[in-house]
Amino acid sequence: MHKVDLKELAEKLNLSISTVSRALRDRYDISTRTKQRVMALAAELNYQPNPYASSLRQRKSKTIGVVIPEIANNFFTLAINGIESVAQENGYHVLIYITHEDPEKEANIIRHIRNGRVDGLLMSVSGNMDPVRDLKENGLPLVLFDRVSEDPQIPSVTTDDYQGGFDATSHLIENGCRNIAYLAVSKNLSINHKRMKGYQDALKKNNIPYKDQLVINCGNDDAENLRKIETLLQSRRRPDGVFASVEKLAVSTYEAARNCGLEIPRDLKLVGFSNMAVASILNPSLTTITQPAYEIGKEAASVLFHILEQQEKKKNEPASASKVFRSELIKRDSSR
Amino acid sequence: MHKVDLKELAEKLNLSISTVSRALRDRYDISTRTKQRVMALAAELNYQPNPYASSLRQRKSKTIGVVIPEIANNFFTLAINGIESVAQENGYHVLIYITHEDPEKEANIIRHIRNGRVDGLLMSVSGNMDPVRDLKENGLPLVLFDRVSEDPQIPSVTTDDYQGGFDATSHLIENGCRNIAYLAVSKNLSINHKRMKGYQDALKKNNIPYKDQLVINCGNDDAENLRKIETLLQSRRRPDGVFASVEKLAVSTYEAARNCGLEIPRDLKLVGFSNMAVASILNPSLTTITQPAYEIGKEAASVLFHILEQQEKKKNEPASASKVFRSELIKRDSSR
DNA sequence: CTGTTAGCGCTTTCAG
DNA sequence: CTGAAAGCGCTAACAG
Repeated sequence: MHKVDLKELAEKLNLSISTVSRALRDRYDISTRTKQRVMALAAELNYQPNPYASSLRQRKSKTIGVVIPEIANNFFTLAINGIESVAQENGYHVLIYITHEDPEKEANIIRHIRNGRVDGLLMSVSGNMDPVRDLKENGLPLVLFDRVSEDPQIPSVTTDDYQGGFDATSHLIENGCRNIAYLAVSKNLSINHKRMKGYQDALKKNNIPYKDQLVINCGNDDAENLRKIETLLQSRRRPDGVFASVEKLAVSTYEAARNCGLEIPRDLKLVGFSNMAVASILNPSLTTITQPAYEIGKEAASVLFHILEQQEKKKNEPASASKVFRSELIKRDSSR
Repeated sequence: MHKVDLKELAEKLNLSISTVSRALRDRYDISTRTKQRVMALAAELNYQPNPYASSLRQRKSKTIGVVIPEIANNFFTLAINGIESVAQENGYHVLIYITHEDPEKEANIIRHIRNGRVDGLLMSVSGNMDPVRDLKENGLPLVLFDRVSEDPQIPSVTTDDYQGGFDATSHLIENGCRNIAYLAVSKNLSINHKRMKGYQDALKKNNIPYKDQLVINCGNDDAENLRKIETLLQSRRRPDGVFASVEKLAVSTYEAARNCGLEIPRDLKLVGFSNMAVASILNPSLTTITQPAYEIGKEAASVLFHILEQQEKKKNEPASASKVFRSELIKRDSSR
């Protein structure tokens, strides 16, 4: 099928290309009558501007990139939803990149994206921050969400991970737990530090000694994680409460408990970070710390678009605000 | 930060722009020595080609689009995962568009995408097929997945929805149900027709009369769906089995059952299409019809890239094969 | 209010 | 093996 371009419109209308171009973009210096004629023909011939030509010329792509560690995860899924809705409102397109928690892949993606393909980037970092900082220095507008840098230079949107960890642990303590395990995600993630600090402080506040053996460092290997948790649950001094720092570890704990013949919450209390909207429907005994994922996505995207606008106006204020959302403790087991 | 382009490389190397360009793309007609020099400097200066310039020139974008009705759904999430992995392998970028089940939004997206922004499109259709057919006629390579057209002209990748519906219903019958309800998604979707046909045929094969009252037409309004299901479960002749044609309806049935004081599977058996990997961990009583979502995504993307390759070679064979995957019945409640 | 002209950065003939 | 030149489709001075 044949593609219409400005040239064709111009010829058919006996106008110059630039007049047509301006008319289509509704510029002030074109007569109403001409605008109407141009618009009409454009609609009739179903003219669609070539995005690459205008991106090349204007040096902007009307596209943002989203880099996330995984997508089969309810937090990121909801966040993308929020991001996409804001992007659509602003007439932007969304490129998705998944790192599969692989720092090398992440670095690759970052390298390949420094070429103007996107006007801005939203990231939830899985690996090293160095390439990310490079990006930033490259001048690409960047907003981190969820998994952020400790570095205050880069605007970021998160939940209050410390508070979430504190709330989760406090909830277990209130329900009688005294021997609470913490299941950690990939050790050097900031979310892990903060959630763990919340855990530790809640223990301290309640005069419960912190024990190293109760912190289980989990990783990317789900089978391995499951084994570690089973070992924990089978040990002579098994915990009476578990705080899972991420969704999949909460699920694994469920599985491990069943494999060990334990029932939640009868034998073992569990609270975990999770954004499975349906989780508590499927299993009313679940208690979760739920992040406002959709809102976080929306907010992160909004911040990015704000930066892009600022930049448009050449107002070069760094604009490095960080926003923190409160996560919510959702209990369903209180009735039992 | 300053951006390096071919011109800069050329000047620094005392070569012409075109030589540099060819060297970088490892063309046969450039001396090894020159190639090395060029590559070295490019790496040193961290040269990244401008994708819009080359897209404009070559009339292809190395980008595919994915249009889906929603993303907070495990089927699509997993499918995207599969799509993205194949895309990355092929050096393609992935643009995501979410229609939120809104046919108007879908039509908009389709209109705005006819401009060369993507080299090909993967779609799971929520609305009318007409704009989709237009696209196809426009010459944009297109592969449908999951929600496809009845139209055999367009290559598509699906699960065997008929068989899934048949299996689900048969499973309920085998477990003693005689009064089985079917919860339908948006009436005019092909997946709905096929799943329902499987339901009807399974009933017929077992000499169970089909009853219109047992088919509940659900829509986009979750609260409304929940009410409809509750009404069903409270009616004098309430069903002893429910087949939910999509994930969210299965979840709603759970919720409705609880609200009505019914226990699954004691008072009511339930089978639903679902791709929640964790569902059966959270609730071992769940029985689901599970689609190989990740594989479907990969396959759909592979078919698309195949078409793109064919096209490259100017072999204009229409290549309209359709692939159908078998979905799997996963029972956990057999032990009870 | 409209047209002419000069690129954006890259690829690709066509000549040497 | 390398260079010069044209042009992808669009936008943005600059002139009138």
